[in-house]
Amino acid sequence: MYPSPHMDPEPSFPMKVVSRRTGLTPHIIRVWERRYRAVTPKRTETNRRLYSNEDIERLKLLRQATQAGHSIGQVAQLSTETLSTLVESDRRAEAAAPVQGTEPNSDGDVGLTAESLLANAVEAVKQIDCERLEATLESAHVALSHPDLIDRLLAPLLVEIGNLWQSGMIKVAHEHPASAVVRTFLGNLKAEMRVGANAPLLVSATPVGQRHELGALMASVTAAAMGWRVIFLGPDLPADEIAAAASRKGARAVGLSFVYPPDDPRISNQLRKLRRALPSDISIVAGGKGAESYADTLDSIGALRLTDMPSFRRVLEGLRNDSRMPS
Amino acid sequence: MYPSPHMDPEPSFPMKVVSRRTGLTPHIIRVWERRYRAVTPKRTETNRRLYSNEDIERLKLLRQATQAGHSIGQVAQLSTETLSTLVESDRRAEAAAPVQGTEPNSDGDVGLTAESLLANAVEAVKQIDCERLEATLESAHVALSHPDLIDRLLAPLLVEIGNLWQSGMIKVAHEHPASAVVRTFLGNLKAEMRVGANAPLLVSATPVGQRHELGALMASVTAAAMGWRVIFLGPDLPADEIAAAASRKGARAVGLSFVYPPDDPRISNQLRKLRRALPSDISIVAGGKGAESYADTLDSIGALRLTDMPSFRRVLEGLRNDSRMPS
DNA sequence: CAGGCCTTGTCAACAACTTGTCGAGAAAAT
DNA sequence: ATTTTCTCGACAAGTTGTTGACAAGGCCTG
Repeated sequence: MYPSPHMDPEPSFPMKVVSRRTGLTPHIIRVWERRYRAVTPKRTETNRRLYSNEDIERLKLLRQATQAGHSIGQVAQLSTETLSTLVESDRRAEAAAPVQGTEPNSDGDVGLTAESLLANAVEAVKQIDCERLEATLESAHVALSHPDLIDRLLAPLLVEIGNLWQSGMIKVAHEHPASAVVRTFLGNLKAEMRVGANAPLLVSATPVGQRHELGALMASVTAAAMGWRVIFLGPDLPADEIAAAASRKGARAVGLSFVYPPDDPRISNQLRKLRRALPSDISIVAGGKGAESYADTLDSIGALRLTDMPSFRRVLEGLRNDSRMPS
Repeated sequence: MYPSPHMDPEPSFPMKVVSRRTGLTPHIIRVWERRYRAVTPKRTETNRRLYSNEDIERLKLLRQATQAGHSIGQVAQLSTETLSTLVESDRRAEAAAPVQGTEPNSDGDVGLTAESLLANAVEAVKQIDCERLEATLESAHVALSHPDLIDRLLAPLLVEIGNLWQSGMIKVAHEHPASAVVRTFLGNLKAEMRVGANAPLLVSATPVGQRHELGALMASVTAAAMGWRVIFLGPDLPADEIAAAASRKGARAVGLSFVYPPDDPRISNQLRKLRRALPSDISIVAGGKGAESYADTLDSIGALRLTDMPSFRRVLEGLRNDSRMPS
C-alpha cells in the first residue's frame, strides 16, 4: 500500500501532545529529563523528542507523585512500576484522610482552580457547547487531584445543573447533552482505574423510580479510585435484580444512590426486599441528595447512610479492610 | 458484485472533491504530498491529480492525527492501517489513561471477525462481565473498520440484547450495565472524531416517550465519522426544545431515533410541532426500529425515513454537499 | 538563628526546524 | 472567458532545542 518503513512503529508523540496529556509544561518536562533523567525519549533525525506511551504514563505518574508531596529528585529514578504503586497508595491515603489539608492546588495554575473550572463548565452547559464542556473536564482531569475532581467539580456541577433546571434557567435540551458528556467522562474515569482481580467488589445502582444515574456513577468512580472493583448496574433497578447481581458476582457491598423523587412509595418495600435477598455479609451503602428522605427505612435495614463523598471514602476504606468474618 | 473484468474502474476524484471531503485545503493536500509523500495520487494525461477512496480515507486520517497533535512530518509516512489505529488509540488515551493490559495488535486477526466479536460480547452481557465486554469492544475497535463496528457489531448487539430481554433470557440487571459500557464506548467513539468548525451540524435526539438513547447515539457517531459536527441532545425530548436547540446552533439537519414504544399518541403532534418550529432549510431525518410505526406522520412532514445505517450515511453525504442555496 | 548549599520551577535568548499559507505564471477544464 | 489546477518559490508564525541564569524555599551546619 503506502510506504511503511516499519510495520508497527510504537506510536510516538511530540512535545506538544505530551505536555497536554501530562499537564506538565514543556519546560518542566525538559528540565526533569536534563536533571534527573526522568525519561529518555527517542529523538528524530533533527533532534526533536519523541515520547512513547510509556514515557507519557511515567510522566503522569511523576506529576501525581510530586503533587502528592514527593520531591521530584527522590522519585524521578524510581521504576515506573514502583511509581505507580506509590501513587496509588498516596491516592488512597489522601482520599481516606480528613480533608483538613489546606489548598494544595495553589501552585500557580492560574485559571485552573476547581472554582474557575466549575464556572467554565456551567457556562458551557448554558451554551450547549459540548466541545467546550469536554475540554474543560479534560483539563480538570489533569489539573485536579482525583477527589477534587469529583467533590469540587463534578458533583457541584451536577447539583448546579439541577438547580438551573429547576429554576427554569436551562431546559432539558441543555441538561441532556451535558449529562451525556459527563456520563462519558465518568465512564472513562472509571475505566482508567484498573484494579486487581482480587479487590473487593462494589455493585452500584439506583433503585426503582430513581432515574438519575450520574450520582451512582460518581460513586462507582470514587470506589474504583479507592481500589475497588465496581459493577455499575445503572438506574431504575428492582431490588431482586440488584440482589441477584450482587450475590452472583460476590460483592462485598451494594451502593445505592437516591436523587429524585424523594417520596417514592415503592422504595421502602424495595429496600426491605433487597436486604432480605442479600447475604448478610454484604453491606448496603446509600447516598445522594434524596437519601435522607428514606432515612428511616435505610436505618431499619442497617444500611450505611452517607451524606458526602469523603465519608463515603472512609466507609469504603473501612469495608475494604473488613475481612469477611463478622464474628 | 459480478466478476466483470473491466467494470469497476476504481472511482477517482479531482482535487475539489477531495478538499471538500477531507476538510483540507488544496494547498495543504499538495504540500503534504510534495514534502512528505503523504499520498501519491494517480494523474491524468494532463497531470491532474486523481485521488482514490483510499487516498481520501488516508487524508482524513492524517487530518485527524495532526489535529490530535502529531506533527505531520512524523505521521505522514505511516501505513494507513497504522494511522487508523494511531488516531484511534490516542483519542482514547486522551480521554482516559492508556489502555495497557492487552496488546491488541499481535499477529492473528484470527477470531476477530465481527461475528465472533458479537458472540463474545453477547456472552459477556449474559455474564454481566463488564470488563470482558469493554475488552471486546476495545479489540473490535481496532480490528473492525468504522462502519463495520457500528453496523455489524454494535447495532446487532443492541438488537440482540433487546431480544434476549424480551424473551426473558436476561434481566434489566444484565441490560443496564451493558448499556452503560456501550454508552461510554460510543461516547468515546464520538469524541474521537474531531471535525472542523465549519462542518455541517446535526442535532440528534429522541422524541418524547422514547427513552432508548443508544440508537440516537450510534447515529451521532456515524454522522461524526462522516465529518459532521454533532450535538447529541439525548432521549425523551419535547419538540420545542429540539427545535430551539437546532435553530440556535444552526443545524443543517435534525436526527430522530425511534425504538420503543411504537404507538405513542403524542409523537404525531410532536413531529408536526417540530416541523413547524424548524426553519425549512433544516432537514429532519428519522430512523430506528420504531420509525416505521410513525411512517405516516414522518412522511407527511417531509422527514427522511431510513431503515439502515448505510442509507443513513448516503443521506448524510447528500445533505452535506447540499450547499445552503435551494432553488 | 544566620548563612550557605541544594532543590526545583521558571525564564530569556538565540538557533534550528516545522508547517501552514500565499502568489505568480502556465496549462487545462468548463 | 472564467475557473480550476499545477509547479515552484518564498515567507511568517509557531514549535522545539540548548544553554545559562535566577529566585524561592527547604535543609543543614556552624
